[in-house]
Amino acid sequence: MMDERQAVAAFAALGQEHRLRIVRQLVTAGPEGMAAGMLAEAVGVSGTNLSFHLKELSHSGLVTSRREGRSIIYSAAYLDLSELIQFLMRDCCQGRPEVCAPAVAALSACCEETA
Amino acid sequence: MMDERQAVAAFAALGQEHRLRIVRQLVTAGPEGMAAGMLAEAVGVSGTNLSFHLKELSHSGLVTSRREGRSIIYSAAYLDLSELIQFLMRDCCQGRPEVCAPAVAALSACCEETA
DNA sequence: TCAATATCTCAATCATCGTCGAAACGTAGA
DNA sequence: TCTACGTTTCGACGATGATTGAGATATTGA
Repeated sequence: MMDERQAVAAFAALGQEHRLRIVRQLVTAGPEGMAAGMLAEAVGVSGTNLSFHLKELSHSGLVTSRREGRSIIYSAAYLDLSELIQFLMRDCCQGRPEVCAPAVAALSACCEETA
Repeated sequence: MMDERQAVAAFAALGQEHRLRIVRQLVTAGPEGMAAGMLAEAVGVSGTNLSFHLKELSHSGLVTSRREGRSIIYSAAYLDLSELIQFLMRDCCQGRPEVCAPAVAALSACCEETA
């Protein structure tokens, strides 16, 4: 279960243009992930800079990495992302589901839009 | 619909201990919101500091305010929060709902835990 | 109008973050 | 082992952010 410190770190990591692009790119890429080099091109940052941001994101638990040959493949940490969302909305709306129903609907729709 | 700039601003706003506490406090408080003074006490910051953070949060669209007598009442912007979540998870997992099902389940559960 | 309460603005200070270039590291193939 | 490739580490600089205290603004009740 996510605690406040982790959540702050995760949100701070997402609160930066390039890092948010990186995470969204990886979320879109699916569980297989992407190599660092392709990510740098897709996001539009230098290799050095990407490395810095990926380190930050790894440390926040939002992305994971594995080596494949001479490339390093990064993927979105879907489970941690969902825990982050849950942390933010926990105990919401004082038992009035209609208040946060839009959030539930928005997230439910995310997997169907691409189908 | 939320764009990248807004999302970055919103996540950056949440990526700070006191601001995250403020938003979570307001999310828990429900649609009626809380007065600034009670928020300061609940979150544990000085009035000056709270004002600075609330301004930041208002500017990011995560909270709204209204005057009531000599108090100013702040509330969570539930709709903007849901759009933020949707922005992060848009086009996720390449059509494999099982990947982000945990996120959907986590958010759906948020309104039932307090019941 | 006066005093009291609630909240905000302003200016200054200190710490942290993002970016870059150069160099180092690990891996693959000849 | 040597070279090429992909990625990361290091040191430095400039920019942005958090916090504080004092003063300003707005509202209420006497």
